[in-house]
Amino acid sequence: MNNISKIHITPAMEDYLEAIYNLAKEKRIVRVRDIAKRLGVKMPTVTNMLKTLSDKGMIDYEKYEYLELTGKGSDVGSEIDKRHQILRSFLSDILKIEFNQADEDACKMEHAVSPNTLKAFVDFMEFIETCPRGGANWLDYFDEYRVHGHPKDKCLKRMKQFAYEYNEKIKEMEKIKLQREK
Amino acid sequence: MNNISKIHITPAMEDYLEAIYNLAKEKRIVRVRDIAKRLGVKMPTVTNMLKTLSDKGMIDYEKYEYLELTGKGSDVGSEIDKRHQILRSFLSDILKIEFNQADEDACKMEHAVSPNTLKAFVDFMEFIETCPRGGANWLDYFDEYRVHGHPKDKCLKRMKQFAYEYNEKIKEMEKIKLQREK
DNA sequence: GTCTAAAATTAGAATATTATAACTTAGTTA
DNA sequence: TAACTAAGTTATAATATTCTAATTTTAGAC
Repeated sequence: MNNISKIHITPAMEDYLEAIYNLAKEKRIVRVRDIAKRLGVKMPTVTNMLKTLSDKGMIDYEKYEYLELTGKGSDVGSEIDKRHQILRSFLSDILKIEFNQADEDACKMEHAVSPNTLKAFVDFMEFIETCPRGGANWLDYFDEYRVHGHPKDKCLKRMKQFAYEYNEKIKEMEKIKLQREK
Repeated sequence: MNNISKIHITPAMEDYLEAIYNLAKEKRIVRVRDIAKRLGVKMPTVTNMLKTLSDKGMIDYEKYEYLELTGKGSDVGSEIDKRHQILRSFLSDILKIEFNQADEDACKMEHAVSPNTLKAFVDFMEFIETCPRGGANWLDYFDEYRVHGHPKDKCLKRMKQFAYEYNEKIKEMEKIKLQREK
């Protein structure tokens, strides 16, 4: 049980910690059976990994007894779960990938993305949502674009509609600004 | 050399095929030394993998001789390279991740993303570029957003500027439409 | 043409993840 | 409480990827 074995967490270990983290939220107790089912592996594989995770101080675990995440293990589990949710949200809400596919891809991507990049995903989603030129309605057109491109007439009609709304928004903001300045 | 060994390509194998594919474009011959250097592994590891890839019909390779990708191997190599470039472009051009970090993350993500999702990345980048409400100038503001949010005064000023340009664009499109209808 | 250094390979081993088969423990039911 | 079943574990093995050390081959220098 040297230093390296303590700190080096592989993608597989991350998957187990994420699964345990989520199962612990869902059920009173976390069972080997449930972990195996969730990750699509056999029970002995789980027992094996529990030994490894225990050695690394990620879980408290005595054989045949219930298992629990340690502080460290819980930190890793929740971090991976956070990544998973962010990436799935991006794929699902922005790229409009079907939910199950988005979930599956997010599950693999969560091990590939650096903290910096993850932050950028979050910021970008916020930016789209909050930018006056973006917004949910803008994103709706992405779906259509994938099928029809920018259909000339429809696009022009919508541009006019947006131009109107946008000008109203500007007027409102100016009014507020003037009131602030008084 | 059964059927399974022929069709099952792991992420590591994909990395080797991508590296070989790119080295073949860059140099007259592809050497074990260069593959090792590019992937950050030792030469015996490469020799090992070459054996595997040869068994799977991905490369033509006789020991101590020059190696070449087969048709199949070249297909996989170029597909992975394409994924790499698309993902790096998204991270770099859209999310504004620093190039080296973007490249590193793309290298891991390229094995995680389904063909469907990859296509959605491409479409989304096109959509942003070509949508009248999007465009390069819009994306520029993402950088600023990450530091300052939407700075009220600057944002209003830019909204006015954009509203003007947008209206001009609409006028132009209408003119073209009328001419078409004549 | 011989020699030497670089390149490549082989042999053998370590780590990580998974599986099957056989065994043990725990909990439930009759 | 005896016995059955489900859950969990151990032992053992396979696959994949990597390494170091030792050996072989190739190719260029002299």
